[in-house]
Amino acid sequence: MARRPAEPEVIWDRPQRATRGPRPAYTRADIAAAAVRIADEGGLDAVTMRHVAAELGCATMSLYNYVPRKEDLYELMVDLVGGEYALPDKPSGHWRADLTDLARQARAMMHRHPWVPRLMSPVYGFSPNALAYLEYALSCLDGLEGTYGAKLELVAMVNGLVTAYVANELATAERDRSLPWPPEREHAVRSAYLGRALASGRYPRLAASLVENEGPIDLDGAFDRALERLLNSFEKTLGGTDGPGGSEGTGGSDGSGGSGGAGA
Amino acid sequence: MARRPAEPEVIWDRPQRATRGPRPAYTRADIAAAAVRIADEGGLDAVTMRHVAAELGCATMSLYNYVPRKEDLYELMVDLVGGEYALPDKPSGHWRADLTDLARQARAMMHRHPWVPRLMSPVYGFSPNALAYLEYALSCLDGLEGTYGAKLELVAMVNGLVTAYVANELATAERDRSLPWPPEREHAVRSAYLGRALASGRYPRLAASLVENEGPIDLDGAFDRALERLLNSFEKTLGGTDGPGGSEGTGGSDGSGGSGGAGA
DNA sequence: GCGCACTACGTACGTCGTACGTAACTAGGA
DNA sequence: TCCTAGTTACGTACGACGTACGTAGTGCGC
Repeated sequence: MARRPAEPEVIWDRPQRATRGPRPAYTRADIAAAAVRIADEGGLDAVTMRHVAAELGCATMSLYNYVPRKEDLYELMVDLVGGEYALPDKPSGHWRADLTDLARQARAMMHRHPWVPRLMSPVYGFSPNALAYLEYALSCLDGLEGTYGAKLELVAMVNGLVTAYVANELATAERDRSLPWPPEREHAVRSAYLGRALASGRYPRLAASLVENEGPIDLDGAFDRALERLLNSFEKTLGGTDGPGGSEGTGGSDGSGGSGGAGA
Repeated sequence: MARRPAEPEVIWDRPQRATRGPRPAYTRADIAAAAVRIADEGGLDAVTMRHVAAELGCATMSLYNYVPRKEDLYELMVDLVGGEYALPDKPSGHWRADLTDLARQARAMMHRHPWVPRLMSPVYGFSPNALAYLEYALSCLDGLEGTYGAKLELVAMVNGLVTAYVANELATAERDRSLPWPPEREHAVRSAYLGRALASGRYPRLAASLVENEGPIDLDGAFDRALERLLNSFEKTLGGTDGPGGSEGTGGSDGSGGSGGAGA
């Protein structure tokens, strides 16, 4: 396509291949994959136009033939990992199990791609793979009462829960990779500060709760508990009993980030 | 303090005033306030060392006498708005009402300072004002059964809910401020794309739920519903009946971002 | 087979965070 | 009392960043 003027454009509306001119050297998927590789390896801040171009083996400015702005590159990345979900052809009929599986897939995907929570937002929530994800999630609730709006609200809440939890789980690890000194030094300094603050006696309850959590925190357990509680809270509103099983999910295999949330 | 070597340091451990040398021209609060003003006005990306310095009326590099790294400036900002919470001396004794009020304050604060969700993370979760917030939130649950760990889990979940919801509420508005073209153009293009995608018939349920939500979405209502559901889901686990009132909160006045989450 | 739309790439500009050198200032120890 | 060491203030400079723009080469549609 010609030189981009200052015109808004949705990346998904651009044709992948123009009718005229030389054969493009890369596909959109190539570029997204390169960016994802870089982000996985070096964090989101390592995703620069120059780096991605180098990873692909082309000149920096050539990227702008495929991606008008860096924002669009982010959009490609989110959509690409959104394709990692293993969406069954049909829901199992047990909505709790299906949503639990989706949530665990999403969490696993974000652990594989720790930069995803930073990009998650309704802004990127309608990419092709995100649309497929949302439609499937809604289809899991097909037998239930309630409006589609209410169902979408549930899906949005599950997505929000996943994003919030994983963002918390990853926060310090993600910070560590951009420190000018070794992470252990940072941890030592910060926990020394926290220890001194708690020792002041002004925060007895907080001190108690942190001492209780001594030892490795059971992040998986906390996540599953939170998710189960959330689904419980919808059980009455939406009616339906999910068939036999209660709250057991199918175990997270692979997945990626649809964002959800009503954006109209 | 002397030229900073590559040494980790928690900003809260630095003395505000050195024992020797000229009287500093600004306080840490001055600087944080200037940065917050800029972020409120022009978005988080407008917070650059040069801008903040200009706002204060000093040279760029002078800021580094107060703030060793830009990250620390962010930490100051989060703590400052964290001081906007109106924390009563004592909880009312109705934990649901108290937590509802806290959540609404947090939401209101984030709407006043739309950049806060982007900075929210356990990394900044132990600034002085965040500690006070967490301790107060835990004290609201004093009468209830359950370990402090479980209570902290509730507080973390409420914070996560607030952050996730407000981030969604603000996402498109925050994106709009950094577009190279008018937001209306962007909206037009994106909703044209979405309309075409939905008209394809491949996403019937999603299409139905978005049509249902035609007209102005009741964000306040959705938030309150989600919050109420979340608190409901803890009612059995933690026992206790909250006294007379059910789920009515006190209305949000002012508040700021403690982050919560166990970080030991 | 000619022309035009497209790809490719280098150069260049304005921005960012911040390392570093230098000058002015102030409190503690002599 | 004065000296000096530690601190504040500020300018310059460097290597990143996103990306506007010019130019050269390529291959489809007429």
